[in-house]
Amino acid sequence: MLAEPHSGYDLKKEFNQSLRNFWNAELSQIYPQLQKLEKDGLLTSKQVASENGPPRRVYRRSEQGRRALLAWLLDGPNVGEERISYIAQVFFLSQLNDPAEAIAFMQELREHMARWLESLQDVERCWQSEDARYPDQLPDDAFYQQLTLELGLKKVKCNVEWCDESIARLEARKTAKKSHIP
Amino acid sequence: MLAEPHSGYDLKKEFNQSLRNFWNAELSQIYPQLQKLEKDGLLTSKQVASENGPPRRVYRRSEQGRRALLAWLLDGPNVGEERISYIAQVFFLSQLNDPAEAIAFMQELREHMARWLESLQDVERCWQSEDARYPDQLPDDAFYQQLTLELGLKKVKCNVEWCDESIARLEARKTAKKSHIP
DNA sequence: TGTTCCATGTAATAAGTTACATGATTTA
DNA sequence: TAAATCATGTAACTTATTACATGGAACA
Repeated sequence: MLAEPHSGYDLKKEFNQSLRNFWNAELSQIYPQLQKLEKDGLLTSKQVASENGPPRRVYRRSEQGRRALLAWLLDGPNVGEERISYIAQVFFLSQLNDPAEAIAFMQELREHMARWLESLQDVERCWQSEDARYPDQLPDDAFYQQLTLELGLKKVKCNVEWCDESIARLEARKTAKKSHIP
Repeated sequence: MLAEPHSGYDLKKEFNQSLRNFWNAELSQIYPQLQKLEKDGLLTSKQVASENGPPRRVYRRSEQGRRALLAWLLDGPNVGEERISYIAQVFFLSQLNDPAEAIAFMQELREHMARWLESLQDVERCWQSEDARYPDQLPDDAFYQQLTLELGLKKVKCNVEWCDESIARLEARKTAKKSHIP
C-alpha cells in the first residue's frame, strides 16, 4: 500500500473500501505500526501540508520494505490460520436448546451474507462500467484485486446457499421432532 | 466445550481435531485463559489424578459461564471480522512483477486447498460410516457440527475452483503479453 | 448549530505467538 | 534408545481493540 506515499488516514480509507472484505485495521493500530515500521527501517516518512485540514505525515516503503513484502509473498500462501467467528457460533448452536432460536440465528446470518453479496456485486458493476478492459485486460495491480473480488463473490454466494440449505434442514428437523413427541 | 469437565490439554486436542478448520488456539493461550475465566467466575476447576501421566486440572463452566455462552450466541452472528491472509497476499501479488511467480503462488494455494478438501471429505466419510443417523437424524450437538463441516466442504471446493480459474486467466494473460511484445 | 470529514495520536487492556522449562510414560 | 504422548505452565513479545483526547474546516 505504500509503494506510493500515503498517510495513515489514507490507509484507513483503503481498508474501508476494498481490503475490509478480508482484512481490517483501526487507525489506533495503523498509526503506531507506521511508527514502528519506520523505526525498523521498512518505511520513511515526511510531513506535508494538507489542502483541507491539519498537516499530514505521509509514509513510503523503503527498499528494505519492498524486499520484506516480496519475502512475504515468496514464502508462499498463508493457509490454515483462518478464524471465522460465526462458524464457531454455529458449532455451539445446540447449546441454545431451541431450534427456533437456531433458525433465527441462521436467518440473520443469511441476511448479512446477502447484503455483503450485494455490496460486492455493486463493486463489480462499478469497475465494469469504469474500465473497458475489465476484467482480463486490466493492468496488473487491478487484475489481482479483481481476482480477490471474484473469490469474494464466489465465497459469499456459497455462504448464502449454505444458510438456505441449513435453514431448510433445521425446519425439517423441527417438524419431525414435533410429530414424534406430540 | 466445558459443558462437561475437560483439561486444557483436552481442549487442545478438540481444537486440533475439529475446530482447527475455523479457529485455533495454542496451549500457551489456553492455560492462562482457563485461569482467567475461573478468576472471572465463568469456570470452576479441580485437580484429578490421571491414568497415564501427571495430574490433570479439569475445568467446567459455571452457571454464569453458561449464560455468557448463550449471550454470545443470542447476540447474533459475528460477521465482518474475517482476516484471510492469503487473500491479502493475492491482492498484492502484482508486486512480484513476474507472472510466473504469481502462477506458482496460485498453484501452491490450490494444492493446499485440495489437501484441505480431502481431509474434510475423510472426516465426512468417517462420520457417515460411524453413525447411521448421519446427517439429518443426528443428535443436536453433532448435527450443528455437521453443518459447519458442510460449509467447510462447500467453501474449500469453491477455493479450489477459484484457483483453477485464476491460474487459467493468468496463463492466458502471460501468453497474450508475450505475443504483444515479442 | 450540530454533524461529518480531515488528521493526528496516546493509554489501557486484551488476545495471541514463540520460545522456554519440566518430567513421567508409552510406543516404535 | 529415540520419539511421541501426556500434562502443566511461565516469560517475552507482538498484535489488536476500546476508549480517550484534540482541533480546524466543510456542510446541512
